[in-house]
Amino acid sequence: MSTSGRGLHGRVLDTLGPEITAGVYPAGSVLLTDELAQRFDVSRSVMREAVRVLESMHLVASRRRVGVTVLPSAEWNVYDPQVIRWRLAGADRPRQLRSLTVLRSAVEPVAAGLAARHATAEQCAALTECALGMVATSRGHRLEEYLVHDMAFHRVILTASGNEMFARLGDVVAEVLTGRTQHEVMFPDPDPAAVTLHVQVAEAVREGDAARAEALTREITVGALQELDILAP
Amino acid sequence: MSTSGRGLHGRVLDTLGPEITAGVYPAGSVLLTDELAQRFDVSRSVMREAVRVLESMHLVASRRRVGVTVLPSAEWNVYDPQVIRWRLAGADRPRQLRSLTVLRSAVEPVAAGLAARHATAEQCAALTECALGMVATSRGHRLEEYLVHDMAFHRVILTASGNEMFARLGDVVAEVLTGRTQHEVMFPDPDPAAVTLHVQVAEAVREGDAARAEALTREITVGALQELDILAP
DNA sequence: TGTGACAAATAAGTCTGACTTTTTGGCTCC
DNA sequence: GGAGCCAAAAAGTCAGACTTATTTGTCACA
Repeated sequence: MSTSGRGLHGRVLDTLGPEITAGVYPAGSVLLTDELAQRFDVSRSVMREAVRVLESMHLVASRRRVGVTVLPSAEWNVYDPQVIRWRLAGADRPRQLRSLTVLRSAVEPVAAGLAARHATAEQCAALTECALGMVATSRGHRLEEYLVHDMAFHRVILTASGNEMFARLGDVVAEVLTGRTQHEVMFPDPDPAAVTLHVQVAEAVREGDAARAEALTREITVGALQELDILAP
Repeated sequence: MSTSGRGLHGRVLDTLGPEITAGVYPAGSVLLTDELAQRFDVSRSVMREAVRVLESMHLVASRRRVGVTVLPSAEWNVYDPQVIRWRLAGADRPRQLRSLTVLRSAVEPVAAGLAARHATAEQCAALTECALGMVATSRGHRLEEYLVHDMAFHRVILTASGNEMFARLGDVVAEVLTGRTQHEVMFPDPDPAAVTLHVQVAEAVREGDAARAEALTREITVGALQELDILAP
């Protein structure tokens, strides 16, 4: 489950990536390839490969005669799963979770509406199964098992939408849900109303009722926003 | 405006990236670093750097004794601006524009609602300016100028939302709008109703009316979906 | 004094060749 | 026919020399 353990350059990224995203080197800081290679005790070839990856994430820019410059966070590829993981592991994890939850609240209802139109029979079955699993594990301090079904549910919705951009957010949603269960303060048992909503969404998708699926999912995400105290006055 | 002209490895990516995203090498195809280096007439070091970048985009996976394997498109980092550009330049540009337009339709209304709450005075002014610019260029076959204001408008909305994930979609939306003006069939003048909606969104944001800003923006994105014949029966 | 061109320093970029490591596929041997 | 061993293959790593572009500083000239 680690990030990119393969290869020496991966090891370098495992520590340099989190450092940069955590703001250890403020925007504009200049790093030197040779110094970094010394610090991590790797050859320049390996160090250069690592820098190339950071560059493709727009975390740094490499310029001749200057060095490797750290870019302002506004330039970062914040949709890169690796960057997301690095940031979630860092200090501004709460802030990151909020951003991602807002994104969820925008995307998931629309995805559910599309899923109601495009979902295959297998996907409908999987959805119902997930919902039932959530019901079954919603009582008795079985949060870990509940989480598995919850993540699977949302992943199926995003996949069944038929939109590849939505589908790729499955990992992000899973990360958010995991973060909520682990880190955030949560009741020993999930909110019964939320469980019911999931069952109803599965119903609506099965019946092809796009408007209802969208509205119900919007209720779910509103709940998620409220948990993080993100709501309109 | 090119992609990554800097460096030899960038040149390699400029042709290898589009080839992979265009499906020239089907998922599972195996490429050999040495052969690629020969083909592009670069050293192995440079070729390795290029492969590392492709790897970080999850376009390929490099394994010892096997080679560089092309991954199925479901694994690609489709939110990477570079990947988006490559795919938009390729054969399935229409499909890509549809995916992105659907994403827009999900994100922009929510972003507009947030902008109504968080927009600064400067951002409100910029928004009004953009809207006025759109009105001024909405007649007389001035699509190029209109497009500039249109792109700026949506970028301000996304930025003013205060959510970094939304803000980073500014480039994507700009790409979609450009694509619509250039490639797709469009009337010589933009739809007057759409122009009015933009002005009203600017108003709503200025007045802090989140619900109205969201609803109006939803109308705009519904229009965008209809242009591409994406609509519910 | 300011401005231009030129020269030197610097750090990334590139190439080459040798070596290491891991994985796989086949082969032998039981 | 299966377990284990061996060799080939390809990526991975390293070290060193060289190239190129960019910046900075200096010096001469207006």
